[in-house]
Amino acid sequence: MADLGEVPAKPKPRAPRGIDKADILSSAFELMATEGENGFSVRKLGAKIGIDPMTVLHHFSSRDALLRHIADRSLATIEIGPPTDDWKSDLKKVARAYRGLAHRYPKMFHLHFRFHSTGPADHATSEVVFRAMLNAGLPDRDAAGLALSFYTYLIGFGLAETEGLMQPLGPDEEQELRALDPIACAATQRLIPTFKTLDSGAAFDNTIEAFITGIEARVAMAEPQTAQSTKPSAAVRQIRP
Amino acid sequence: MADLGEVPAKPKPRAPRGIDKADILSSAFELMATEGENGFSVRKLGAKIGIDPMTVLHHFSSRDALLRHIADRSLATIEIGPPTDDWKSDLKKVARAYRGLAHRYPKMFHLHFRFHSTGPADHATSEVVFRAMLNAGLPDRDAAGLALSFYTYLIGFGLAETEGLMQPLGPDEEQELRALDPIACAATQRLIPTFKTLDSGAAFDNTIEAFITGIEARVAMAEPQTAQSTKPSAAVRQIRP
DNA sequence: ACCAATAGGTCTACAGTGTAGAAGCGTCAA
DNA sequence: TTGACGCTTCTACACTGTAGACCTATTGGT
Repeated sequence: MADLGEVPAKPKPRAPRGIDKADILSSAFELMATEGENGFSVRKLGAKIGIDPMTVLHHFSSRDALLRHIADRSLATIEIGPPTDDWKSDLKKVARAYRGLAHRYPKMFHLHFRFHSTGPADHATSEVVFRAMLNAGLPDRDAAGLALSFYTYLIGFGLAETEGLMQPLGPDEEQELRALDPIACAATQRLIPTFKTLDSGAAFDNTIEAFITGIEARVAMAEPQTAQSTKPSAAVRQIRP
Repeated sequence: MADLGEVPAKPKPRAPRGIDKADILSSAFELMATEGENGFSVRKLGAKIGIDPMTVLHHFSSRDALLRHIADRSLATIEIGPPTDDWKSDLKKVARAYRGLAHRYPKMFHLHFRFHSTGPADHATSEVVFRAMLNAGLPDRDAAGLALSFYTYLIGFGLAETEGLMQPLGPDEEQELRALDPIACAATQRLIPTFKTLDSGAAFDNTIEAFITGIEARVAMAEPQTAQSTKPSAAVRQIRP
């Protein structure tokens, strides 16, 4: 019964012609969202949607290219409005959006580090940040660097949260900290109770707040002649003179 | 000539007993530093030092455990002194150290996101940050959160630099930006020349500076009764009351 | 001196992975 | 009808991490 090997092994009813990139991408996105990168493989994906793995690679030239598209798609889910005159709230808006993105898709957020500048959604978001920095009154040089640095923080924080670096202290880690030299690591041990109830959202907000304050101070320092704050609408109009 | 198969295929002169974990780790570190994670495998490592791949796994229980040790070792190369009374320069010192680490070992810096709190070197460093935050005059709650957030930024920025996110704009990317809608992405396009000569070091320094200024402002806000800056030495003594 | 235990090193094998290259098949244009 | 082309599948290759059995040199106990 085991060896009636003649059977052509059922030629696997060829998938209907209409398999579209979009369908594959959707399934891939779903698989990635639930399984994470380690649990993701083109073979699993093929099995999930009932097509040959190589079909996937025919539409997306490589696994990496597919991951890039997945990152794209996740970025497209963030919806921040157009830039406003209020650069501070614009920065906060973008910050919230990125943190939300990390929480929504924790298993794939790290892709934004690997594939930077993935597509149009990216540009729409970064435009808001760039404009905010210019509107704050920073010279181009500083604006560009601080904007990218701001981005870096957003992605880094999101990654830290999703990778567990920002989680409240667990019992094992507490043990480890308590075992440290109480003199050399006095501050560490003093903060143990605080780590146990760490509010990462507050940490995030406070950091953004501090950063914004720092930028304000920098601008004020650079323009000592005008004690008053610069008028943001003027700065907006100043773009592309 | 091809088929004198009787030969016992030379039983591969068993490696001397003295293969130590430290030697394996050193080679692993080297391999990781030069090849990066993608080019790293226990089989390659085994081949490199002339031992069976499984010997590696006998000393380090898994590939991941080995990577953790590698991360440990790289962290151990940062050498910041003990905390001082000057919390601002302490923070800058740690920041410099981490950026230096990223530059020194760009192919393995990302491990610090995967394996947080890898060992004693880690604690020595974070103690400096925690103490700095407390010395700044922040309440424990804020100090803990802002310290971790600060860390997050350091690792995130290092990763961004090593992954190319902070590189000066290349010709292809410039093309992509120039193709954008000049009205919707006015700020982006205005900053193009600046991106081409981006000074990531300045961006880093400026961000740290802004962050520190923001923390100062926060502390000053919380203690409006004393217009003068708090005496740091008092704050240091205040630890562990 | 012997024997047994043990720890270090190796071998084999298994279940995966990404993907190149060829082959099969359906549809459309000439 | 013929040809071409494009989507799908098959097969195969070179890898990967690692479990489990095996082999052997050293060590400790008697």
